[in-house]
Amino acid sequence: MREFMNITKALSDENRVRTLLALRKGELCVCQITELFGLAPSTVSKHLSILFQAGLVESRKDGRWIYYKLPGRKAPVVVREALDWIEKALADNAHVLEDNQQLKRILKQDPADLCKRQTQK
Amino acid sequence: MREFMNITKALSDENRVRTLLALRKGELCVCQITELFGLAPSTVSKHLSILFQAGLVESRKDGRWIYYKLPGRKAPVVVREALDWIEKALADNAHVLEDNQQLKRILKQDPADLCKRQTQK
DNA sequence: AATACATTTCGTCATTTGGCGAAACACAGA
DNA sequence: TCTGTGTTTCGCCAAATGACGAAATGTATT
Repeated sequence: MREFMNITKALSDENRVRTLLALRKGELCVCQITELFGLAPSTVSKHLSILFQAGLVESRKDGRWIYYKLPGRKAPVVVREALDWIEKALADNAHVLEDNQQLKRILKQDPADLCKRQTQK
Repeated sequence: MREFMNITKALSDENRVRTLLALRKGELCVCQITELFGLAPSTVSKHLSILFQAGLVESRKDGRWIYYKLPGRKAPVVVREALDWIEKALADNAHVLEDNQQLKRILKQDPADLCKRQTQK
């Protein structure tokens, strides 16, 4: 029950749901997600930690960079079904499509530049 | 998106999820759910209102009594899939099975008696 | 070693949430 | 129409949540 509630609580914030949808296209580092939402890096980090605790994302460390992605086939059924549910419900949502467009622009940029601009703020 | 977030926020509270699972057996009035959880009637009413706003329950008025039930076939796909997801994730959960047992005992009692005892407290 | 830098942790704050009881509401029966 | 009763609404409080910036962490790079 606690595991399930961890998932539903993780899904109860719009920015976290948008994060999961953004990750459909492939893994992202923290500063890319930060750029997408215009939030503080610490805020995004916290969101990702909550998603991670719920098992809704996996992470991979590459030097100073930490990449987050959706879990693979080995993820629990309840997690996979949650992600399927979100996908089906929101794949064609206007807000999500906007995020996709914005994400394309972000992926064209050098992540290092994104990070620098974020810490300058 | 707002519709979807209404659903996820509704599902982010354990008592509300337990309510949905309890309603699988059929419709219940407010005082029966109140008895199941040991919460104040006003609290349960608020929970049911949130579930209702999200489209996760329907209600039927019968005199002074208001019965809540899971939505029928005409419910939106996103709602039906949410309910299926919960069912599959928690149908055999220990806590939920306990609720089922407790609910059986409650259903044997006269709802009017439950209500009276609750308002006396 | 020392610096740079991506990310996380910590402390703080404003807002939201879940709980209760009292009062209001709505309906049934006397 | 008055009373009893099931439910909801309202006002309040404590706890949880989401946001930020500052400081800490850990890892290149010089």
